[in-house]
This record gives sequence, C-alpha cells and structure tokens, in this order.
Amino acid sequence: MATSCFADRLAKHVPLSDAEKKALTRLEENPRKVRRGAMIQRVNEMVTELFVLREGRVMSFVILPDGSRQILRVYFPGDFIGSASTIYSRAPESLVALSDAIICPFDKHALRRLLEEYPRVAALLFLLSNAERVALTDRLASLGRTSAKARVASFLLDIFDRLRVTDDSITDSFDLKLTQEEIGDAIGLTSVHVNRMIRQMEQEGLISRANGRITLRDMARLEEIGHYTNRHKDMDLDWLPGME
Amino acid sequence: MATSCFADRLAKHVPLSDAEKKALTRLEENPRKVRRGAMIQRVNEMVTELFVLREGRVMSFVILPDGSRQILRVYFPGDFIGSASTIYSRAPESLVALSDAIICPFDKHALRRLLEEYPRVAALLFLLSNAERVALTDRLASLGRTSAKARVASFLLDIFDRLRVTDDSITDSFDLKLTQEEIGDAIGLTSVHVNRMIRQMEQEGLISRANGRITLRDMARLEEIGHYTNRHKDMDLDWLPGME
DNA sequence: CGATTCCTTGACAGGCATCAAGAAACGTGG
DNA sequence: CCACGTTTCTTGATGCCTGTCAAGGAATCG
Repeated sequence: MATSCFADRLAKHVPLSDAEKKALTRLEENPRKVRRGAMIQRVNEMVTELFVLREGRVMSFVILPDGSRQILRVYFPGDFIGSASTIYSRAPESLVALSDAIICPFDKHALRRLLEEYPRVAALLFLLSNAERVALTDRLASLGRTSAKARVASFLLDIFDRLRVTDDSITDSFDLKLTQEEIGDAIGLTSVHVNRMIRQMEQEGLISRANGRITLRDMARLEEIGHYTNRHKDMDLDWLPGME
Repeated sequence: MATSCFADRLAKHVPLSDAEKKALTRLEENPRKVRRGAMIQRVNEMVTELFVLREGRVMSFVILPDGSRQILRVYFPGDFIGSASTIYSRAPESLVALSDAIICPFDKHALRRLLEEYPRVAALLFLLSNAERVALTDRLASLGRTSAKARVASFLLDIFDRLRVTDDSITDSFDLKLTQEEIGDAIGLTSVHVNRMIRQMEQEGLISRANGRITLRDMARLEEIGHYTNRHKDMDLDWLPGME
C-alpha cells in the first residue's frame, strides 16, 4: 500500500492499522507545489483548510503593528500544519514557504470525518499536539529567561534533532536554510546580534559553517549553553488505545 | 445530573450528551485539596496522572540551571492540567498551587478509555489543546518582540479575559493573586521592572490597584499597548462531529 | 553580470537587569 | 488581637546586554 508522508510519521510513534494509514493518506490527495516565499495562509483570513507538509519547509509567524515579526514555528516534511485554525474561524498566524515546498491542503471536514471514524488517530493527534505544546514552552523559557547565545544554541539543537527524526543520515551537520534574520525572528533577537553570537560560537569551536551548512562540533557544550533538552527520546505512547 | 467543573467548561463550547458529561464527571471522582505553595508535580518525575483543576489556581513552570524560573501557564478552575505529560513519561514541567486549590487527579488510562469511548470528546480535547497552543504562541510573540510595558499589559488582559470565561460577574476588575515576581517570571522580566511598569501604568490611568485587586481603566489603550487580541471571541467549533 | 539579498563589523544608545535598602503588607503563634 | 518574622512592594543608582544605525563585502539569483 502506498502510504503518505504523514502516516509514516505517525507510524513512527505507534503502529497503525492499514485502514488508519489509508485514511491518513486520503488527507494528502491534493498535493500542491508552492514556491519559496509564497504565502500559504494570511493572518486573519477565513480558514477552512489545514495542511500536511510533504516536502520543503514552511514557517508560521505573526507580524506586530510596529512591523517586527515573530516566527512561531518552523515546519518540516511530515508535519501537520495549521492546527491553530482548527478552533478559530480566522487564521491566528500566517504561513509562508521557506523553500520550494509541497503542501497537501485538506478541509476541516475531512479532519472531522477522520476524528469521527478513527478515534485512535484522534487520540494520537491530541498527543502530538501536546508534544508541540512542550516544544513551544521550551522556546518560551528560552526567550523569557536565557541569553542570546543560549537561545541560538538551543535553537540550532532543536532544528537538528527535529531533522534527525525523519532523516537518519544526519550525524552532526545539517542545512539550516534560514537567514540570520529568520533565526532572530524565531528566538527574539535582531539579525545583527544573531550574527555576533554565531560568529562567537564558531570562534569557540562550538559550531562551524560551510556554504549554508551548519556542523555541530561540541554538542555537549551546546546543550549546556542552551539549557537544551532533547524531548524526542522520552516519548511514551504505549498507554494509547490498542490496535484492533 | 451532577456535572463536573470540566464537563461544564467543555459544554460551553459544544453541547455534550449526558453520557459524555457523565464520563467527564468520572475524571473528577477523586478531588484532592492542596495548600498554597504545594508542589503537585515535580519536573522529571515519572508521571501517570493528569489533573482537572476544580478550585483555586495552579501554575506550571520550569527552573533553569541558573535558578531562574519561567512560568509557562497559569491555570484556572475547569482547566485541564498536565496534558504535556500525556506524551512524556517524565514531567517536562513542575506544577505548584498558587492558592489553596482542589485538583482532581486521574490516571492516563482513564483518559485512554475516555478517548476510546467518546471520540467526540477526544476531538474536543484536541481542539482545546490547539487553543492553548495559540495562547502560547501569543505569549511567545509577546516575549520575543514586545517591550516590558506591552508584556505586562497583554498579560493582564489575558488573565482578565480567561477569568471572564467562567465568571460573568467580572466587568473591569479582578484579583490577580500573583506576586510581581510571579508576573515577571511569566513574561520574562524581573520583579523590579514589573513594579516599575505597573506603577507607570497606574500613573497613566491605565489601571488602578486596591488591596491586590486590579482594575482595568482603559481597556482599549491597554490592548493597543500590549498588541493584545482576545482569542475567545472567535472560536468556531461548529464543524465538530455532531451529537447523536 | 548586474541587482538584490544576505552577511559582517563598528560605534553608539537604551531598556532592562542587578544590587541594595527601606517601607508596607501579610501570616502566624502566643 | 497584638507582636514579630517573613514576604512583597517600592525606589534609586549603576551597568551590561542587546538593539539601532550605518556601510562595505560576499553570496545568490535571474
């Protein structure tokens, strides 16, 4: 059976039945290519669609009245995007493609049917949205209580570990594919200061860079500096409803 | 039928069947009193329990290695607490009672049965956890991109609007029941600077205070200063699975 | 290969933290 | 119900971390 990106991702956490996989695959029936920089969803627009990201990278963000931007989340292939708009009729955040990407839009009502017919999938979605919640609180603590250097360190580690979930070939380096301005907008700094911190970490041998690729040279110290915890190691979904 | 605090809360969003209400009520079968300051859950502890808060106030937080604290969320009666630990075996955050409180602990497995038997409730929980997600991203933008004064303003408005969801008698004033240090720990400031901002807002006639009670005197300007959006107005759960 | 975006670096400024200390409010036990 | 210890609030002085402004260089894109 051809399974979807999203089904594969969920199946990494708990075994899924064929029927469940098939239902998840149906969410991805309408893939759509979008170009780097394309606006997928605009804040305050009426929304009836959600997305699964199949390829590329997408970010969610808000723009404040003074023009500054806060990036809320960076999404990778297999991620479920737009859950925020399940509960609001108007989008609370904008979505833009960070690279050329393939997104699979589906209607709220398709999600409704899925939740209705596959309670186990509903439970799983609930749990994964709680995992994302924890990711957000981690960054909240980072912004609220740590230095610029710590924020950069934990941000790099976070992206690194998230990429590694779906790509086993990654060992110590990865393509960040974010400008320093975007990094700053994600962790509450200016691009200028992000640059200073990255440069400093490079000089100290914590990381190195080569044409857009970041290599983590001293992960232990990076984790210490960033007060970073890898949350992916400690997941426990065994108590979920069993497969029939 | 005696309904629970939690069922009442959920029923504000969508009508619930009697069976659903009864199932939710069962989650609150074991109320437990806790004193102000009591630790309900310690970070990194093994967790198998979740909670419904019936009375009083509770906060979740983390302590960083340098001793600083980030308050992640303040909870009010009817809130579902500890969803973070649905997916992790060890608690990612600590829980402490901010006032004398009544909490209703229940086991992960009780939640499992609920999700299994009442898919509509599962869907509802999923949606509400997405609403909390949005609340967190709002605060993320606040910490990342706004001034101290803006953070205080939006924090006060947020607490105010959340209290009003369950208490219709509130018009323009409320008991904050948080020290200035706690406010600071929630919005990434020191207690000293929180004090300066509150004092300034008081002088400007934006708020006033009397024995622990805050009165919002100019809500329009507060919303403008804090770049605040009331999210409670725009909820739309009509597309949820229908009641049988 | 020209134009635009992105990176890099320096000088300077400002917002918020830190430290400190007294006043006020609160809680608790006698 | 008062007295006393503790917590919380308040205010000032000082300093640092990060922002702002600016400008040249590098890289990327069409």
